Amino acid sequence: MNLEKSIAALNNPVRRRILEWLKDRTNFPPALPEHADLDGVCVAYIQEKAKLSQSTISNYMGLLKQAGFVVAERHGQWTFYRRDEENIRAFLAAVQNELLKP
Amino acid sequence: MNLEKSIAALNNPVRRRILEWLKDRTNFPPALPEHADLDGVCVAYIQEKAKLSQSTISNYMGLLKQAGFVVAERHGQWTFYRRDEENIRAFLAAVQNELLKP
DNA sequence: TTCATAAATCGAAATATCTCGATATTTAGT
DNA sequence: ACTAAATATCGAGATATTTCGATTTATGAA
Repeated sequence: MNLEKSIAALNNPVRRRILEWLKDRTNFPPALPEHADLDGVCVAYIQEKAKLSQSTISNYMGLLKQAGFVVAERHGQWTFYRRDEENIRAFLAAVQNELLKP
Repeated sequence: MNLEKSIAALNNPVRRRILEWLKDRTNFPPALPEHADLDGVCVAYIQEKAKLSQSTISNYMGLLKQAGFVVAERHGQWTFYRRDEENIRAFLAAVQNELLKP
């Protein structure tokens, strides 16, 4: 957990929105049958919803991953991203700890 | 409470450190006798501790104020800044609400 | 092995942030 | 009114972020 990187990753409205979208898989088109068991979302679906270029979204997902907000799982040619709930909670605890008086 | 501005204000290590310093008045030199009743800290004291220029710190305190993390109180030629604990808690609640799953 | 598709990386232009010194503003004291 | 001190604002150069299209890499299928 790196506060610096995490706050920087959150300092962008589209990245924050992606994190919200990822709370619920039904925010995206249904997965292909062969991916039915995964609960992540591929880059193309996120790109479509965010209406930004493929390279931008790939970059964004990399930042969110480095910040610990999402984990990536490769399956064939697809990379599936999903939230890392535990790390998200750890981040919130860290910000609280930094901001709140003892 | 403006999440956008608040996160942007936090996205800087010096500004975060200032917020931490302000948790405890004794992190700064003692106040002048005529300011003994105020629990804020003047810009010059913060500048001295942060080792950045006066204009930079004035700017930073403006950002922290706009973000709602501190309040400013003018007394004569001095501006005293202190944390706005209630707003800080409101910010933390808002980030939690945005980040945490329903 | 060749082709097509998904994603990652690269290079660059536009914009934003950081930080400074210089200047302006506000207020207190003479 | 004049001066001095504290803070705020301005203008600018350096650096970082945003976002793109083009290219590269990885994988699966013909």
